[in-house]
Amino acid sequence: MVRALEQRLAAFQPLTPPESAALESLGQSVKSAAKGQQMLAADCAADHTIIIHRGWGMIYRDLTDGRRQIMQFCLPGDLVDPCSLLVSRRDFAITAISPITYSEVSLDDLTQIISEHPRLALPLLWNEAREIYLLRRHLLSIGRMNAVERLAALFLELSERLALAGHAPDGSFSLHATQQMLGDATGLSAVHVSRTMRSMEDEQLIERTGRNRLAIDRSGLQKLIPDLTTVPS
Amino acid sequence: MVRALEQRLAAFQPLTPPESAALESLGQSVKSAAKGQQMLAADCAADHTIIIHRGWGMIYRDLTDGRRQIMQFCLPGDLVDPCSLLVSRRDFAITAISPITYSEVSLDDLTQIISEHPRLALPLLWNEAREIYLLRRHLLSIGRMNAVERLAALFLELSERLALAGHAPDGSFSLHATQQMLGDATGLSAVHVSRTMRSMEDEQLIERTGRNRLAIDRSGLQKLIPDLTTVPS
DNA sequence: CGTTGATTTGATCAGAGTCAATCCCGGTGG
DNA sequence: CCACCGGGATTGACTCTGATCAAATCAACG
Repeated sequence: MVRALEQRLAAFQPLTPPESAALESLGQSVKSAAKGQQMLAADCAADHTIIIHRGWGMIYRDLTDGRRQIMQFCLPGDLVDPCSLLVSRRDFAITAISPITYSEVSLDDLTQIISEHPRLALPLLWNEAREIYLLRRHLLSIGRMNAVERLAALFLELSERLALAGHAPDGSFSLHATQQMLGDATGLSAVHVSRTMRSMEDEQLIERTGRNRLAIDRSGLQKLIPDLTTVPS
Repeated sequence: MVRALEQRLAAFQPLTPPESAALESLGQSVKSAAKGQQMLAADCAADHTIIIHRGWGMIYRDLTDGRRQIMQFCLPGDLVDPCSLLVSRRDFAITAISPITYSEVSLDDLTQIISEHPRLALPLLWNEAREIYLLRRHLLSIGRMNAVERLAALFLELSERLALAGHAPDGSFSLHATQQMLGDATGLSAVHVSRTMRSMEDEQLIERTGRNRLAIDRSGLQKLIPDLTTVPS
């Protein structure tokens, strides 16, 4: 079930049935992981990456003194940085932050699929460009924005990406991340995330509607950070 | 003159003479830019990217209120994010921060060279993986490190990258970035960069030796940030 | 020399971190 | 059905890193 990924790549370039079938074959063996379970470990040989089918994961790096930086959240349809397979050691880890289903993809799988369907190379590279786009956007957010703006940028990003994957068409989605994780992603402390979200709620920019569901006021948040562009395609 | 880029790609995978020649052809027309001159503008069609031959550039994004985030410094031998050519609009700009020579590369140039020399695809993708590695490292630095650690990480990164390009074999290099730029890269104010560098100098971690030359104590800086890995190959 | 941009320094301020106590809520077991 | 448990969220009090503002110095260059 790589439907989500297919859909995303097709948005860049329509896929022929054989191409779709080839992509399908990447998602043959579906694995699942419980919340909190590590799917890829850091500092080990990078022989495969993953495709997310359902649920959320996080790409992060832990420091020995306990600090942690979340580089990005992985959402359904994400194919995680295939280029990283060309570097000997992986410098990040991936852990499920909700119950999740995913598939593992090796470099061989990818080279084979591209040699058989060369036209798939471009959409896959486009996927990579998108990942870099997200990293740069994240960098801008952490480097030059204050707490409210960082959270606004993150919520907007998640909402846009989920919408592109067919979830959260309105601005409402379930946020599978604790405030600690939001802090580790935005470079804030968990306490400050709590305070900031409270004040955002007071100003009607976001609303918590039961069981970790979050509803955001898209245009309100965008007004806070007018310079941010939207996630590609 | 794409010698620097060739050398880097060859480190990943030895190149045959025709492959080298093909790369050479990318660097046919050499352009030059003065310090401060913009080479690529933001928010316009992304129809080409650049290869740096000599000098330094910076990839950055300006906000309308004057804030600026430098995503990375471009050093000799860098081929800037070719994947970004697959996204319609460029969300970053590139400006020379020293006198610079470079070449422009279009998507057509790249697809042609790869179709003629398919074996070059992998080194080029590896180049992309390296760029992502640097972005993630930068993210970790800005998100979870304090001022000294951020500057230490930046100086080490620059020194390593220059060393790989054949410059700065000892820890000494000329730093073509003002303190304002160092601040815009690390998410600090220029004033705080000044203070922090002063204290690092007091502790013999760095030394300023005339005309924007910087000598760093590699092992001393690494001790500050033991978790950071070194730049790939 | 004078001009201009960069760096340095001091004084003050504020945003965010830390520590610790408390609260809330869903899940569990009696 | 209810008391208890535990992880996450909240709140308050206080601290501290780094931002801001402004003045002074420095250095290169015409």
